[in-house]
Amino acid sequence: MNFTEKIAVGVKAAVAKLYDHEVNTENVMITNTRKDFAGDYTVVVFPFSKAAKKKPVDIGQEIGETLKTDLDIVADFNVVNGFLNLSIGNEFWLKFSQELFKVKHLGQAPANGKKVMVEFSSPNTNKPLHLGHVRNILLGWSCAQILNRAGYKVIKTQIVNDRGIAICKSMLAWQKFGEGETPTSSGIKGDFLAGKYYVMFEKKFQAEYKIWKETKEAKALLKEKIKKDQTEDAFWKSYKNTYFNDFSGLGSEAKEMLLKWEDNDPAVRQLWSTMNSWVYDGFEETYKAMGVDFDKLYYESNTYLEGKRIISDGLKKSVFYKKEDGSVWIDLESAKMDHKLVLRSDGTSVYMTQDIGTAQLRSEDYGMDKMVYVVGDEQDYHFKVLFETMKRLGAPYAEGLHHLSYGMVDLPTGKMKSREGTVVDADELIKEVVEVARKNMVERNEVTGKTVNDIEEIIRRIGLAALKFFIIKVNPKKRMVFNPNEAVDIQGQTGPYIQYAFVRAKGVYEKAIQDKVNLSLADNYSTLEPVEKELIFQISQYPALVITAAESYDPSLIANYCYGLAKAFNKLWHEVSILNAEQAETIAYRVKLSKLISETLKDGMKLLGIEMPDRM
RNA sequence: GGCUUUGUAGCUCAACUGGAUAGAGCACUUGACUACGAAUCAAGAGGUUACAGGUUCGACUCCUGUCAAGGUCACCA
Repeated sequence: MNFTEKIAVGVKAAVAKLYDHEVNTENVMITNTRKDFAGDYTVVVFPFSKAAKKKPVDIGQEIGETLKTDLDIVADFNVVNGFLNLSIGNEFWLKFSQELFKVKHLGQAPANGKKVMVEFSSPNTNKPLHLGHVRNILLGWSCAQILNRAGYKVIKTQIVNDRGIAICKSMLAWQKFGEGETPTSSGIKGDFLAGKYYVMFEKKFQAEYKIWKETKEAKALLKEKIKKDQTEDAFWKSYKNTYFNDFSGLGSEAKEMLLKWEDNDPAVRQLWSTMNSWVYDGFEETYKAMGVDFDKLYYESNTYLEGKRIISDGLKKSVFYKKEDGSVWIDLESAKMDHKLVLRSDGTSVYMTQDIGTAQLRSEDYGMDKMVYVVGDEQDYHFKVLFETMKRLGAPYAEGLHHLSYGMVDLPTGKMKSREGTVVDADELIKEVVEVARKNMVERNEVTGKTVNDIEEIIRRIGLAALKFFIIKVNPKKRMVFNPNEAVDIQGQTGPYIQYAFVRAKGVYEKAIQDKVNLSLADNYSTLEPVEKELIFQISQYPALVITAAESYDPSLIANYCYGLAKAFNKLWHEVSILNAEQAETIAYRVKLSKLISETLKDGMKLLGIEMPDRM
């Protein structure tokens, strides 16, 4: 039982004894005492004033006195307004810390026997990964690690959007204008090569559109269809899709290709698998650079038909209904949503159909209890509908479905727009942060006695830590501004700051081992400085924090925690001497404390997908 | 327009889910290294928590309204 629990029980007993009033221990409000007041924990006594019929100050005084005599851990107390500040005796902090030193893997919850699947990244195969994917990937990866630490068995997955009209566009452009270019022949990374032809299609299409706009046919159409208050430009913009479908030569070629693909045309399928394999090689490189991997991939091309079976089952059970034109819908008005199409009138599947099918497939493969989708907040409604639909279909895991929704990443100049070329590409970004880390390392020129390979790895870890921490520290649901200059900062609230604290803490421990410090003397330590107590306190919070982060699917909690812990350790470093302390038991105690801190920092950062360097 | 998310220091973010005088970092000013590594620490300045009401012992947090920014309302994904 930890201190807060003991206090809660004590307060419950005190209130019963003093005021003959029952309170639930969960309702006893206990917070950490603010720095400006004396004490460790604070009990808020306002809620008892009704039952006690006394002033909060008096209640605090009475409960405080009772706790001081009845609870051994309470050494002292003071009352400010309705706040009862309790001080825990040093001997209990010391005893508590000795227990912490013995814990094998602090923060690792015992296995709970449950499986959770985490879907993240899920790119389209027609362009490279960009900054938006980076946030997605970091969130997904981190969430997977945190759930694992919280006791779940985790399966990391993605749904690869490898089919559809967009992919056909890049295929068509390559076929028409590519002249056989390959990643090998051009030296262009596969995903960028596919992206190049996707962009090329768009350009050629726009050129074609522009010429067409000057035809008589188009001008007549404009006259007929343009709305009042609409500029010509706005009209043509809104008309683009119709043009693509009804008039465009390139458009009909692309659509024809899609039909052939669905018909399993060998030539088209061949081209498709070739170009996709280029893209996968490119993605793999990016994932590797980011330090992430997946346990299982699902491809849309394999799952897009799967949903149909479930739809027809659902039709029989009247979960869905059919309109006269043959299209299938679900009525979600009773859940305060709309009617939603789940199957087109021509019998082909839509996005929703696929997601229903994929969920089912995954359940058959893994029988997961929970499923987390890491997808941007523009799809909030889609997932609301999907989850409600799965519930009505009676999926056993329906209650465990969760959409980890996150806000878009903006640049200081505004939104990222692929058409305006303001997209920050993932590979380039990673390269850039590593370069900044290298520049800093060179300036300092401090790592010695290491091979070039070691130094390269250290630089890589520092650069990535800066980037990853900058993104992951922000609460997922908030839109965030990504300023490239700040992302590579290595001072203050940053990844490298935490790495630095880690290197210090670990370094001290290693030196102590080298110097053959007798660590068992730590048991005799009895003074305990405030900074030390603060550290013990913070470390003790870690396991509960991991659970909270898992329950709320929020890695930013871990990030902010790690920063706080690193900060507290840096403070200790400056305030007291560790290896040069006067008493042998003080040295031993602080070395043990440093070791625990380094382990906790390393573990916390690992949950964020950030690796620690040995030296910096 | 309906629904929905966000709005906190000049900038980037916190605030233990309703608790004390709203905290950090960056930038700015000042101080601390022939070192258990200064990628650090200490101090200063910086706020009507978008605005207006309400709920109560107590509101950045909950409710109502207004304003601003984003998202979404496709037989697109």
